[in-house]
Formats: sequence, structure tokens, C-alpha cells
Amino acid sequence: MAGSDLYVGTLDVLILKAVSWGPVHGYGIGRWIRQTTDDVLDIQEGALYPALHRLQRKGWLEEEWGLTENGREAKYYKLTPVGRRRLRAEIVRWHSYSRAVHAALEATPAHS
Amino acid sequence: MAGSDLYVGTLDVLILKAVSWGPVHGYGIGRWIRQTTDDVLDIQEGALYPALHRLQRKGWLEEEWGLTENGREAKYYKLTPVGRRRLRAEIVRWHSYSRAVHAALEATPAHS
DNA sequence: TATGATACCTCAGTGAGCTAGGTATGGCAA
DNA sequence: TTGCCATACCTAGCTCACTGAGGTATCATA
Repeated sequence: MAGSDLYVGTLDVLILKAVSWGPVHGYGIGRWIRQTTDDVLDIQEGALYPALHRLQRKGWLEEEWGLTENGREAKYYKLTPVGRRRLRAEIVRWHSYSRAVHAALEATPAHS
Repeated sequence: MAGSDLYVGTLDVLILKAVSWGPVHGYGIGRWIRQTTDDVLDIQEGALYPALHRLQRKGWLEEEWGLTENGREAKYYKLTPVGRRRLRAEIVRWHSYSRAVHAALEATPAHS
């Protein structure tokens, strides 16, 4: 798997968004991110699973074992209420940040 | 100074952009980033100066001592040709990445 | 039968950024 | 003249997210 070369810190909001419509298992979260970003972001499993545990430890995700469509055991994650608030905050943060970077990258010659 | 809570990896492109019109000293680079982003990004000096040394070590920046408008000694940084190519690549990377994240954050319920 | 996809995991190492210090100069206000 | 803020540079220790590389196990399919 090719590395996705993440900007460190952006993975959390992607994971939280991935589970915002209901429980999804880890492997499915990785697939969802890859698919909705047209293969631009391909999260390494060595980044994904520790991140899930981290978000769970912080109280933003809850786990629950279940069965996939094809009858496999899988650990489903869902948002806690705190996690949902966090998702909203992280989306705001991302938008503010990306607007700021865009402004810098599209700036014309310095005025000082 | 309030931390800007950078997405790790985004500082390089900001620095390269800051010096893309001519030599700027470190302190001025920090100020430029803060100003062009309306105070959204406020780079810590403990992040800025090591980053400048790193980019110089990689051959993307060159240093040169000079005098500021107010007669102070300051270390001016300017882009090398390699640094300019790198700037273009990093801008492409940022746009691709931010488009991908936007796509994910604005996605509607999963289709699987 | 073996290969790839699914589904999970850990661990060592890297390295960027944060926190918190430090030096020195110049200008300005109390 | 004293003290403080802005300018201008720096380092060191720490944290911790991610990379890269490994591992287990099941199931479908070629």
C-alpha cells in the first residue's frame, strides 16, 4: 500500500466523519476514506488502528463487536455524544486552517 | 504567544511561499504567515527556526546576513532553484490533499 | 492450493512541532 | 533611568502521530 503521506493531525477528523452516520468497522473506515477521496488518502493500518484506540480512549468513539455483510467478525466503532461535538469542532478547525493556508499560498508579493 | 496548533507538515510550504518573492529573514517569515492568515496561524519560534535550518540543510533555502529596514542584523533566507521546484510540488500536494479532505468532510451518507 | 481481500493487531523508529528556556539590541514610556 | 515591549536570533527536552514492517486468522476465488 502506498503511503498517504498524511498531514499529521488530519486523521482524527476523517475517522470521526467516517462514523458519523452509524457504526463502521476499522477496515471499512479505511476503505471509506480511500474511496471518498479518490485514492488520494490511503491510510496505513499502522496509523488507522492506533488512531481508533486513541479516539476511543479519549471518549469520542465506542466499540462494539458485530458481523459484516459477508459474515465476518468485526469491531464496529460509533460516535459518542462527546465525539460528535468533537467532530463539529474539528471540522471548524479544518476549514479555518485550510482557508488560512489557501490565503497564504495565493497571496501576492509581500506588502512590507 | 498562542499556539497555532499546526497540522504537522504544512509549515514547510508556508515558509517556502513566504520567501518566494525574495529574501526574508526568519522573524519576518513568521510575521508574514501570521499577517496573511489573519492571525489564524501563529508559528512558534521553536518551530520556525529549526524548520528554517532543516529547509536549508535540504538545499531548499540559502541564508545570507543583511540589515533590516530598522538597521538590525538579520539572517535572510532565499529560495534555491531546487527550493522553488519544491515549493511548486508542495503547493500541488496541499491542493490535492485539501480537496480530498473537503470531499470527505462534505460527503453524504456512505453508499455501502 | 495458493493468492488476494477482508479484518484485526503491535512495535521500533523517526521527526516535527510544543514548551520553555536563553542572548542581545533598540525604542519608548513611566 | 528604569523597565518593558518588539525585534531578531537560538537550543534542548519532550511528546506523540505517523511510517514501515512485521504478525494472526478467515474466506472466496482462480
